Amino acid sequence: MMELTRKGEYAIRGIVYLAGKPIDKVCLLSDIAAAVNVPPTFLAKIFQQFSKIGLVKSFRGTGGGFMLGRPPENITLLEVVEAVEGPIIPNRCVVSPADCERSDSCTVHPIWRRVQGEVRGVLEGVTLKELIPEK
Amino acid sequence: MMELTRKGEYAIRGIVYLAGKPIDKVCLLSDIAAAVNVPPTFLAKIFQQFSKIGLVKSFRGTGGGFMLGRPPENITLLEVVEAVEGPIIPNRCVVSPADCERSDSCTVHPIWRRVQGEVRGVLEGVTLKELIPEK
DNA sequence: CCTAAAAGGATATAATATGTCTTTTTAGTT
DNA sequence: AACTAAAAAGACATATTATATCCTTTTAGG
Repeated sequence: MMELTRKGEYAIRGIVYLAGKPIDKVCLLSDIAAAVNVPPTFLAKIFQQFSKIGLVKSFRGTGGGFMLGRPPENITLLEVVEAVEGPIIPNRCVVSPADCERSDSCTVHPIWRRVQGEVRGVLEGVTLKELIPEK
Repeated sequence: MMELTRKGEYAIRGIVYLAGKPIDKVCLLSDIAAAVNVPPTFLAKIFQQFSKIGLVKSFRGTGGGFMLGRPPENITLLEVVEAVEGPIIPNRCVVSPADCERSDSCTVHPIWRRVQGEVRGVLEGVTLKELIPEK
C-alpha cells in the first residue's frame, strides 16, 4: 500500500532534472524525457499539470520548452507529489468524515490523521534543491 | 496517493470488532460482516488471510467462527494493515534499489525510506486495544 | 506562411481493486 | 452414518485506475 504511482515517480524525475539546470534555461520536453527515461507523451501530461499551478513555466512554439517556475529551494517535494497525485490521503475517512464518524465515533480516524501529518511533514521538509544530484 | 484500499478498511473494521468482544468469544463471519457493514464474501477472504498468520483463530463446522488470535493489546495496527495490504512501500525504489540506484545515486531514495519509517512508526504504535470504541 | 513546440482531448490497453459463486473440507448433531 | 453448519479454496466477473499513445489545436518564432 501507500505506493507512489509511475506518474509521481516520473514527475519527480522530470522536475528534479529541471532543478539541476540553470534557473533560466529552457529545456525541451523531449530532452527531459530522454534524460530521465520517461515516455515523452506521458511526461507532457505531467508538465502540463505542473505548468497550471506554476511549478514550471512553459513556452510554446519555436525555441519553446520548460523552465522551473521558482528557485529549487522554494519548491517542496510535497508540492510536486500533490501536483500530480492529489492530496496525501491515507484513508477516505480523513477527507469525508461523514461516512466514518456516523456509525460509531471512529477510533481509527485520528490515526490516519497522524499518518497524513507525518508523511506531509517529511515531504514538506524537502526541497528540490536538496534533491539535485552531485555532478 | 497513499490510500488505504477497501480491503484494508474492511480488515480493520472486522478485527477491531472482534477485539471488542470477549477474548474467547467465537463470532460468526456473517455476524461480523453484518455488524461492520462489509460484504460477507469479501470479509471471508480477509479473515482467511488473518487466520494464516495467526491474527485470528478460526473454527470450522457447526459452532465455528472466529476469535482473536492474541490479546488486543498485542496486535498492532501495522500488523493488521500489512496482513492484507502487504508491506508499506511508498516507492518501488525502496524495495528494489537496483532500478533506482543505478542511473545516478538516487537522492530521493532516502526520503521514501523516511516516509516508510514514519508511517510504520505510527501504525506500530497503535494496538487494537486502543481502537476498541467505548460503549 | 512555414515550422517548432506545448496544450488539449480522445482513445486504448493493462493492471488492480472489488466482489461473487461454487465446490471442498472440517466439525458438530441427530 | 447421515445431515447440517461453517470456514477454506479456487475460479470467475466487473469496475476502476494506471499507464500510456495518438491526433488535432493553439501559440510563437523565423
